[in-house]
Amino acid sequence: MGFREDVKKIKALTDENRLAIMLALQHGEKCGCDLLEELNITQPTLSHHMKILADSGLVDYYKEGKWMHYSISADGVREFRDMIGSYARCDCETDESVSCGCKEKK
Amino acid sequence: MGFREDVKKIKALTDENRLAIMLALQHGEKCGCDLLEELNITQPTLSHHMKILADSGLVDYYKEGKWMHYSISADGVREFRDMIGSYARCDCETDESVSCGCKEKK
DNA sequence: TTCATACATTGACAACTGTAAATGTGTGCG
DNA sequence: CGCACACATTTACAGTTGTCAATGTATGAA
Repeated sequence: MGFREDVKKIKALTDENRLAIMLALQHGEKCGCDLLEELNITQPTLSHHMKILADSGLVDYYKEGKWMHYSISADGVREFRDMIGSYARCDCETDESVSCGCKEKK
Repeated sequence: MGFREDVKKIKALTDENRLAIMLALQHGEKCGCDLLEELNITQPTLSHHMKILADSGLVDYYKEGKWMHYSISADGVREFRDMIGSYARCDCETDESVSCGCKEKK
């Protein structure tokens, strides 16, 4: 099963700084130095977090001169939410819920 | 900001066994001993994971005799996905995307 | 070329996480 | 009662993660 890759993607959002970065990017792209000013972390730490977010597919980036420009990936976000939805879901309404057979065991 | 609590909830899904548990519960409730048979982990480890899933709100449970019955929480799932959506989203389509002011810096 | 800026990489360390063995708690049966 | 079962808790440990200091790389300006 491909749980390992999904776990890796979900881990992209399990850090307070990375959540703050996602919010900071929601209204358009920003460069690293801008993010650095908002985030009370050092530059190597930001670089570390941006790599994780980029690897997850949630964040796009391109280099222009000295600057890295980061932005939310609309496709990445869509795939991410679909993936989350495949685990965080239940058939309580659609199917008739099946209860386990503990009581019937002897 | 309440990032810490959100991080804690998202962490509920950052483990391969917990993802497998979520899938195993998608068609109805199961007791611990049923999950234990599907999951190649020891009983203390399962207990550990179920506590994390229950704390996150994604999984409901009740005790009946010796058995614990676990099931997906429809409300928990809805809140979880809304929370994820507040971070994994972008205004690329709705707003006009704003680019950062790096180039204008001297 | 020399220097400053923006960012990446490396190394080290404390904190956290998943795991299982050992043990504890509660339930029901004979 | 005594025993077996289902599950929780404690403890210990290896592996992972977030962090920063130090250092490296690439770009552009003087």
